[in-house]
Amino acid sequence: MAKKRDENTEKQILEAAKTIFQFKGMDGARMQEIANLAGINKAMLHYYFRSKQLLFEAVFNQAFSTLAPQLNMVLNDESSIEEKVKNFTSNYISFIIKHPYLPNFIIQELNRNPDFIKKIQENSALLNIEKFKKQVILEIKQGYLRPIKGEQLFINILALNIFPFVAKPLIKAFIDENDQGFKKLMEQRKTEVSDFIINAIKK
Amino acid sequence: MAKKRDENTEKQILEAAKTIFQFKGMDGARMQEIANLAGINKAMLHYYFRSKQLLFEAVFNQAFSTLAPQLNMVLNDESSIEEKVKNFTSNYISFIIKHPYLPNFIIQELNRNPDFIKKIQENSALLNIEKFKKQVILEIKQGYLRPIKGEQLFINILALNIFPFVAKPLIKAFIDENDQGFKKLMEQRKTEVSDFIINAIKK
DNA sequence: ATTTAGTTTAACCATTTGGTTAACAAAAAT
DNA sequence: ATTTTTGTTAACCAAATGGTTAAACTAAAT
Repeated sequence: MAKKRDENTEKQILEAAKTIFQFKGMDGARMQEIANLAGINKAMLHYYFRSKQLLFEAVFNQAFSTLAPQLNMVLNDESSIEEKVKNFTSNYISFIIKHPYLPNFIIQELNRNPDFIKKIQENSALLNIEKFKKQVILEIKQGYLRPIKGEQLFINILALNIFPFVAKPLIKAFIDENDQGFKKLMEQRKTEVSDFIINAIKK
Repeated sequence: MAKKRDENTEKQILEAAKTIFQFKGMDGARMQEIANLAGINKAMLHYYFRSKQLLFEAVFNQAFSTLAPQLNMVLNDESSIEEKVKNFTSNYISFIIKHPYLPNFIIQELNRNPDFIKKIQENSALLNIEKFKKQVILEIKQGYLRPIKGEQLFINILALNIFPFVAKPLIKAFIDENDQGFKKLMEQRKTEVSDFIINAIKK
């Protein structure tokens, strides 16, 4: 054999590709730029990942499998709706502050190529809100919650948590804050958002 | 003079460019594709708009000036917060159903190039929420509303209204609806979202 | 020591892409 | 009628880009 297949190189490529793809998207990213950032020859990218498309998919799948479990937390968990809202909001915002690029990248690329979602749904059989919907119906019947459709509540939870990070430049323009001010606002949202949701739905 | 500067051609170019840019973004769009869709020669694009960048900016500015007044409605209007929420939600969702591409396009391109916002802020001096913030403070003092920061309320209103359209493919994957089902959900949100917000903030 | 097989690089290639040019067509000004 | 200006096109161009190739390199197996 030869120089044991250097896993380090592959990781460096993935890391560089992640950075470039997340900032520039599939169309805006350049293979040369990724190679430069990884500190290697451009041919290596093809040696390890065959094509730009395959390299991109590797990055995208990795990004999605980082995000998906966060979202599924709300759906398949035994706690009450109120607890779910509180935990999810706090956890998710902390998570995004660590990975501020993620939601935007995923949403952007899903819009560019909606077929991606099919491949994903085949791999991970877990994007399903049936359980959550049943739980909402039950808690309404029990008199804990105001009437609301599970889908709508789920959309609202995602919206309130994810949107500010996706629309960051737009919001910064309105709010007229620098990065520090924006970050503070987001920190505040860890409790702010869950209170908002609880007030909206609790009887 | 010559064949009267055919305003029709310019409009056809802008129309085609709008379509292509909105679906593929600045990086994914091809001048040839725009020319084909407009039914003209590629050189014409440069004759009318000089460069891809300038053509893109024309499209982007037009898109932004379509969206901005919708957003400013919440900020500079004499009605109460509750009325604003109701009007804005209903109007805005109707608006987006007519222009489903808009918010995503704008958010995507603002993320790609945050400097755009500067040019915009110079042109239209209206992205300012000071008035809205004061109104929120007043209505809280008057006992109409639960305590909440104006910025956070504004973000929440935007999030609940805009996010579903931006994250459409993601949401469709979770909700497991076809386009019809998605549209129905959005129609429902015209009243659903404002009730949700009112419940959350009203004392 | 030599073979073997995976790793890495520089140079190269075909295609795509934004943009230009020069010639032509048509309408307005003279 | 003819000149002039504007609109339009086909052909062209240089640069960028994703991808390939063939040779060099490295380390383990023989």
